[in-house]
Amino acid sequence: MTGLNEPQKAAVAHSAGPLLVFAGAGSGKTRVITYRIANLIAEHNVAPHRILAVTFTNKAAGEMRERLDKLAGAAVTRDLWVGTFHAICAKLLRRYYAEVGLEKTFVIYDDSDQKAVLKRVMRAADTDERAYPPKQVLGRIHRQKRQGLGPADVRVSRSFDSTLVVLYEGYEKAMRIANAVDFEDLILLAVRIVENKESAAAQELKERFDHVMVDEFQDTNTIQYRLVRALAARHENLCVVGDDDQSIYSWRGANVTNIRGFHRDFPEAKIVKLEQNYRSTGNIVRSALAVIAPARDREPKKLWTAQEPGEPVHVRRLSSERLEAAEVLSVIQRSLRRDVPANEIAVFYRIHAQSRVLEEALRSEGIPYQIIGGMKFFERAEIKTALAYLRLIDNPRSDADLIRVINTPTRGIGQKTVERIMTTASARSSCGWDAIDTAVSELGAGPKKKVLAFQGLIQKLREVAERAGPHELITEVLERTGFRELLRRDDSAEADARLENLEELRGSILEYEKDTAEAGEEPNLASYLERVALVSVVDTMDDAPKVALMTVHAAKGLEFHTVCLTGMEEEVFPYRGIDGDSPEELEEERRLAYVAITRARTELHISHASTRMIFGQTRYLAPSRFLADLPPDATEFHESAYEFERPPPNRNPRPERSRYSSSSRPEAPRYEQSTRLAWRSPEAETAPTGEPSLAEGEQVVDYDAFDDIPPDQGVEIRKGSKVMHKRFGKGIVESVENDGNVTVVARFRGFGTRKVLAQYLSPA
DNA sequence: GGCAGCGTGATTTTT
DNA sequence: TCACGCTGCC
Repeated sequence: MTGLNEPQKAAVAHSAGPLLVFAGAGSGKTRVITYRIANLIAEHNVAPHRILAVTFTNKAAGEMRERLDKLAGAAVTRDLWVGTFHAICAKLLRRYYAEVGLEKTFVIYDDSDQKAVLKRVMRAADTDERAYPPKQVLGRIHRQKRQGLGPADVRVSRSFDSTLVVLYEGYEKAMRIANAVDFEDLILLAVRIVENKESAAAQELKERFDHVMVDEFQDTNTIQYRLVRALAARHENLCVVGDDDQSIYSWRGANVTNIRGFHRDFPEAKIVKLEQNYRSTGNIVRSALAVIAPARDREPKKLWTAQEPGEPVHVRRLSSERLEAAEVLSVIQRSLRRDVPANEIAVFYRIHAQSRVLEEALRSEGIPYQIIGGMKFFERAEIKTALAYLRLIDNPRSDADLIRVINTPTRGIGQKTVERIMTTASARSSCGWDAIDTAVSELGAGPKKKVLAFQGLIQKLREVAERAGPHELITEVLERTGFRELLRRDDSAEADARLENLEELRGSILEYEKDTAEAGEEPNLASYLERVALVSVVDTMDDAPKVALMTVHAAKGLEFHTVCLTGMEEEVFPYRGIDGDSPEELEEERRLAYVAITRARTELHISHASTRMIFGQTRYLAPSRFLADLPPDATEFHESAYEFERPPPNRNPRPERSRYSSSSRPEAPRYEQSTRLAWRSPEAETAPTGEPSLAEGEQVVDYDAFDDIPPDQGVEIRKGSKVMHKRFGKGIVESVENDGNVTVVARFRGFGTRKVLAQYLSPA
């Protein structure tokens, strides 16, 4: 236990009874967990296969296993149960499927599959999709599941009316017929098994684990917590690790009270707080603290660091998102010049839509990068189709897959025919596949022949699957179905890309086979499909020297030498949805900002653009309220891109930085301050617009790609500015006010003088 | 039955 | 801005 601080030691040494570890950002959490597991095995003779460790992503699971391999040896750690909630539950269900009415070959449906299922149910029930948008319906159903409520347990309320109950029932029925589960089912069904008092399986499961550990505990939801408690009930050796300040998934059901109220459920629990940050410089830690400090209801913690203050946190204001991208580019180039490896540099944004400009900027300079998340590989149409064949082969009951492939590539089986099959199926409460023989008798000779040919094709492929491994199977599938041929004949660039993607899919299968071989397991189709279904965004991140672009959510648990945090504007971060945001949501945005800041080890560059193109419209955006919370003496504010290129690095702080700080009226709402400060920028009116002065040897960023937008022009709103309003059209600003929100009085032709919110204006 | 074009609509964060 | 769905046409 050398090299651990006192609280870390305490957490590692604790070997019996409940334990709650509050692990501040960068406080060596993973280290503590791995040491603790190693310690249990080595010092307390706990058998590895009796330890369950739940992580947040597969990547985290893999890293934990790797570290443990080094600590205790692969032979020892091989039997450990390490994985995400979903992966662990899937594993349990592959074993106890019969307990909950599944077949062993059940498939996991992703969002689009689920939506397809629900839409069919809705159409059958004649439900108006406008009154009940499928996406929302699905969301509500999931919420019920996360509370552990099946269709029969739901209490009808305003947010869940009787129509929804009917749809929930139909959805569940369809999923079971298809022998399919959704993500929530994985957890819910596992809970059902463990909580079933009569079943032998439950007894077995409760006995199974001597120790249960949960990482990122602040992001567990109600049903996950229930599962963990049930699994740990017998031995009560439950160790949960997390940080309520980093709870950023409440929108998908995460319940912070799990961690904040842990002590109520386990009064005898030992509580350890890890508060020393080993990751970041002093300035970064102080900035993070300053941003999280105003949060309500947080468990008191004092994150500190022994490290030097380091470079100040840079905050830059740019006039547009394109200039922001150019700025990010120059920061990255500077870091690269200083030999920071590209994979130690990350660019964060609040929403994926922001990635595009950044990506273009990086590409224009040939900087290697990878985007984490966004449109995922496995969601591409050709990949989904190929996988659908595999899934149908493995699980013929999977209706969503049957419908997807029955006429892809086109084999003359039209919608009418498919409908016929599916109505026959639902009349008999069976799946489409089983209904084919009956349905076919009602079809004309032509369609009948085609459907039977398809049936024969799948049967043949099923025979292949029985004797061949997954990679052979995919080759056969692509050939025999004519899918590859279809793409080959099409000589468009698109088709080429699709063929390449299919090759990549084959590559992923080969990789899977290699992995299983290394783990000493048999590769099989079902486990490959499961793995594909449960990959998380960060799992796809590769270690190559590439700059990483990702959302802040995806960044949780990661760290980088240099971090560029972009889009720090009101509306964007904190993100404002359609119906404004509740205080709770705002709190979560604050925690999200805290997560973002604490990812940086050495350099943190925050930027905000005063205009940004959002959904095809250029809008004025005020700086994020979170910027006003940054400690003035740990941060350095830059007005424009050119400033940054000006040496020396440690010149005196510029006086105008106080514009951002909340010094004048501490009791005033921060939002008001930060917006007012930004919008009444005195410099803006007097700012020199000439060429920036450069010191010798200083490189100017290449703005070629951006030269249609001159820097620092047409950005400020002030008297005389020409603006555009969606309804009123062109107008001239008469005055700008700030009473919480920035409002503008402007004269519009045909509408006269109107007072409007600045956020609804764009430059004209 | 299939395709192309158009218009519409909406547009976080993800296992 | 873009993705999707619908409609109308071949």
